[in-house]
Amino acid sequence: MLKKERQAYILHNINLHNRLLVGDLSIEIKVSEDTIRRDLQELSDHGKLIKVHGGALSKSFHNSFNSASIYSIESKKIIAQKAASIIKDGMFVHTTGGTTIIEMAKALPESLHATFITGSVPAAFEYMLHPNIEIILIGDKLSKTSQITVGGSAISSIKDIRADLCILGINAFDLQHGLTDNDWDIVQVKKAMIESSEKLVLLTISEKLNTSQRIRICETKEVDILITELAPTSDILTQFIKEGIEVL
Amino acid sequence: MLKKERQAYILHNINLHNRLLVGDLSIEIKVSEDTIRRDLQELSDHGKLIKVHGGALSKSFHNSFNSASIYSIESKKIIAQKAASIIKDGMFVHTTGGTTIIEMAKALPESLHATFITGSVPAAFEYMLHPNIEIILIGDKLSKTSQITVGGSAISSIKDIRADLCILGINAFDLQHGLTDNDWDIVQVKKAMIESSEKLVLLTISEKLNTSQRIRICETKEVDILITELAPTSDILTQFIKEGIEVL
DNA sequence: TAATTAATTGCGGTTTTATGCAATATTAAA
DNA sequence: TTTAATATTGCATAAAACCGCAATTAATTA
Repeated sequence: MLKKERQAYILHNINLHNRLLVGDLSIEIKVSEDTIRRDLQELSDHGKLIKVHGGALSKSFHNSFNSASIYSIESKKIIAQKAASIIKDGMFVHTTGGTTIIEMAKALPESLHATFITGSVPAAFEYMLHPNIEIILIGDKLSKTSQITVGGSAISSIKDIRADLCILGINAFDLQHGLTDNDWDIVQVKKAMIESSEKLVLLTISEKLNTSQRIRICETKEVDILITELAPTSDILTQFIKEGIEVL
Repeated sequence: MLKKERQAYILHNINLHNRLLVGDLSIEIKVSEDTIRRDLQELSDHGKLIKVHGGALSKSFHNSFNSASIYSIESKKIIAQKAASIIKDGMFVHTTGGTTIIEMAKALPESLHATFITGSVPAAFEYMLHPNIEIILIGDKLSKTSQITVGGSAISSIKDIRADLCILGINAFDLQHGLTDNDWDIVQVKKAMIESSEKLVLLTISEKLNTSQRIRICETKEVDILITELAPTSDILTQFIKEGIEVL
């Protein structure tokens, strides 16, 4: 049994029974207790479970100290944290499915009661792990490159749902060209999402700012909030603030 | 064996068994372990699999331990193989998203060109890993317990698509009560899938045969093909053959 | 086609990782 | 407090991964 498999088995087990004993597990999968302990240590370091004397406990029991924010050095995690903070109970939120959005989904607090609308399979997967989030899946033909549904049916479904926020992980944004992308189908979907939402929120790492691509999604003035890994006081961001965009 | 062939072989293998060991594979296809490692590195770089110490794991690995207990997983793989064999190029196939279906998705040959229609997030995930499969995702409210979309909109979308096969992973089936289940929403979805397909195929481990639950999905005579882990000559299956069901 | 270039592969030596064992320290329960 | 169970630590060993190199093979170009 490979180490990763063993750890997956441990996680599965602990999510099922909420607790486990080192001794039991050692016999069950025929490795020394030391190895189990080391696995538990590692999983605990990654915040997947709580290690205690004699075994481990599921995180869902003791989730008071959610380690998510402690370790978030990485840009996307910073963005995710900021984005998660603007979503309030009861909101309806349109989202796409880029890596930044996935990070955001992971960063959502367990207490949040909200409804997410998405055509992205990996995003739906993340949302499903949260206890209090309702998910509306947008159906249509699934684009394999982007792992999101695209097409007329998807667009009309999106337009049926009036949301509070539209949170987009983006590819390119500058003042002159506005929000742009390079995939026609995705652009159509994003346009529909923007249309049927009150506020438009962009998530992006700063290096995508001041770049542009071929197809326009919307103009600069339609953007309400811009979230990057940088502090709002950062030089690159002042131009956007001048245009009336709220920068977090 | 050429590099491309070898890598294709590796991918096929890993999608089938979820895991592989460098040593095993080295012996199996008679190249050095270094070569295997380099292949795995490359495939890992392209996101086709997850490389770990000692071997590699399938990308869909995190689902593999989730609900299937180890003992029935072998049965499900046998079922998956048989099911995969009845799907031909060009077919449209309605599927649900149980563990058996997931196994089937993993067992589909890379060469298969077909279109799968599903409201299941994990199933969609699996289908996405295959190069030649088109996916139509059924949208609606996502049920967290079953990880599948349910509701009126899902049902009407399903009815819009006339398929060749409807492949259901099932909960209970006996001659007297027919096909039954215990979740109202899921039953409605399955009914719609059956209605809009030419043939109805059931996948199940044999222990679910001759059991029944509260809500009827369809009658015995509507079932075309039954697939279990047992040989078609097995005693338990003769009763179904007598009813005119094709048993694989 | 021949010659050159690039890619692929296997091998030896080195480094890293995984794991078990034993000695010691810590914890928790009687 | 005493005692039995559990953790920690350092160490040994085997397996696996990595690195550079040379031999081979495939692809490109003259």
